[in-house]
Amino acid sequence: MDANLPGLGDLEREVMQLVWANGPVTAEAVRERLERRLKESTVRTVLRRLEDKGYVTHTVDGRTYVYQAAAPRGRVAAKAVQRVVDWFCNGSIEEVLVGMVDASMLDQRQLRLLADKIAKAKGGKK
Amino acid sequence: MDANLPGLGDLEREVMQLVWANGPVTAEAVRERLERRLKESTVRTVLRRLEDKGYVTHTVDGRTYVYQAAAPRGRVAAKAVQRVVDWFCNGSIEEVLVGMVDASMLDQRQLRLLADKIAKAKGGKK
DNA sequence: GGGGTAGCGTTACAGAGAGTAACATCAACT
DNA sequence: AGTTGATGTTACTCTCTGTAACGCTACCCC
Repeated sequence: MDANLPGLGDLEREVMQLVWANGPVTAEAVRERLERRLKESTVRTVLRRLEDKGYVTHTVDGRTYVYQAAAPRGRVAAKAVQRVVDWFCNGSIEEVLVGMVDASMLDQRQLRLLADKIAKAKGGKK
Repeated sequence: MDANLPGLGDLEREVMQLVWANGPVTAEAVRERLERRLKESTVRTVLRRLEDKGYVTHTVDGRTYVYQAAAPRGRVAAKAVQRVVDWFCNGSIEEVLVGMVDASMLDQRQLRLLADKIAKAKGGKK
């Protein structure tokens, strides 16, 4: 677990990054952008597994599968964080946030700015 | 300073919860508190593996091992979050926090309160 | 002081998940 | 019809995790 989130391995994560970074992609496109040189079937297997896990969806273009993320990156990350929170702190997000501040991962200025930004976005949108 | 801690399995997490919840504990104590009835050797194996992973440390009392958490829960959770952030968002904590707000995991009121609390704690302390 | 007892160390084994890929297929273009 | 590009199927290997049996040793009790 921790290592890994909702069950994503290293390669799977790398692929997800590519999918998020480069809109809809084909297996071949992903393969080309990966540092490690893998066989195409390998990449396809990974994409299929990612689809099974609900991280991506595919549409068919001609006879080519085009994959795209099922959810935006931030959302997935948030979900992963939720998992962490549940695992470790019985759902107390505050405890985690405090831990983050404690570990200098973020400071109160950042929090406040964020709160403002969010408040503004919400107000402006609705 | 604990670096990158490996992930934890379900049982391992349960055990960690017990360690965090009940100060220093022996394998036997952990065993008793676990819902699933396990053999003592099983519990000891898990504790040993947790120690290998850096989550707990042990001291010897007579010939009994007494385990205790190597780091507080919030800290470990924060670290796990850091991992998530690195994995998914190239270290952009804000993106994750936005995702959390987006997913209704927390709202701007909570953030603001937290920021205040932290500011206060810091101001009062130093 | 010999045997039960409580702890620990060692070793094992099965099942799941993840990385990696070959091989079989099938539709289409030339 | 053959070649080509894509997909589906199947598989093998490693590592991690849950779960535990054994075996060894220090002690306490009779």
